Amino acid sequence: MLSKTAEYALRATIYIALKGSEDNKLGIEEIAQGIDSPKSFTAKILQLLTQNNRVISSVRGPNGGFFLTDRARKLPVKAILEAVEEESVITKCVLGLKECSETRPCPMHTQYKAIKKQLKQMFEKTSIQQLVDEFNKGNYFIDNLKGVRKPC
Amino acid sequence: MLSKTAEYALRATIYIALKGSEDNKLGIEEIAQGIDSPKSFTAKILQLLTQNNRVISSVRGPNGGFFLTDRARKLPVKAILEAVEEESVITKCVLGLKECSETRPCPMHTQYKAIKKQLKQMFEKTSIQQLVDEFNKGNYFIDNLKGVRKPC
DNA sequence: GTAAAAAAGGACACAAATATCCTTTTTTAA
DNA sequence: TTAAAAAAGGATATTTGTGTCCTTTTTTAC
Ligand code: FES
Ligand code: FES
Repeated sequence: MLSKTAEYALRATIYIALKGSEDNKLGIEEIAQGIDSPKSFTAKILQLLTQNNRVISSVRGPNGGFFLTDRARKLPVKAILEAVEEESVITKCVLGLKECSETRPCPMHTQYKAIKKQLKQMFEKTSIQQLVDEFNKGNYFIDNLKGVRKPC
Repeated sequence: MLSKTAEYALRATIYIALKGSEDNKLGIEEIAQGIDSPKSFTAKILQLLTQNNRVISSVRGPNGGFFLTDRARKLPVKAILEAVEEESVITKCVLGLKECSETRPCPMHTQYKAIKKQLKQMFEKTSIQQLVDEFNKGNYFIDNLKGVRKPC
């Protein structure tokens, strides 16, 4: 569905929104650990998310790090996908035709259209803050279980 | 959403089901042209689809080619995804956690679960024949428009 | 049985995605 | 004003996905 880049972007942003604030900025080390992602690769992705006044804010130097402004918390999840250029998932033809088109549809178009619409809505109508709220209800996770997992 | 491999697999299978039959087998040349895909790469993908008595049947030699049995036409679209090992799209966590789990859900799980269920149903409940029927209603396509396209 | 047609298979080439490492710049605190 | 901390940036490595090409095997028609 999504690339690793997009997945890390989503998890990292949620993590920063969850644990960080303007006066408790988070370092890349902590973020990568918190979401089980490769540190340097995640750093690159955070660069995309901070560029052009986008989703994440950052400050260099001691006590620096990443955080989200209140404005950013209200952004839709889609803004994260846009920052890493991964919006195609909500626009592409499921069979890979050059364009998904109402006038030149593939045989799965009618069925897939409805699903795509919901996907689109999920990413557009859900704000980052809503995910934080959902997480804070308890028993939600954005990292992988550490250690050995019992086979079910 | 899907890999090129899966997209070509779906389009090729639909094309073969549409245009071919046991006594009108299709060659790789025609198939690749019919769905706008790279010929040799598509050939490799068709190998996956013919192995282990799966979705597509093939015969070598003169008058050989690819076709679908009546049995195969009744298979769900999901069988194509299985053949190219691309089922993960209907099982993965949208945030890329190792597993999508009801007991260890990510903050998007509740919303995404409903969408994933529909995706799953689409692939499981739709047969290859149904796509052929849909196509035969007219004004459906599995190839890309040739030549210059007027900008809208 | 020989030649041609067609898929199957193997090896390789290229590109994109993922990941790591090292240097540079900015900022703060002492 | 200097040292340390932290992100930004650049270069490169690794892996995976995509794509091509050539040889081999199977099958058919003559
Ligand atoms: S044309 Fe294929 S999904 Fe719309
Ligand atoms: S746990 Fe993330 S989608 Fe189910």
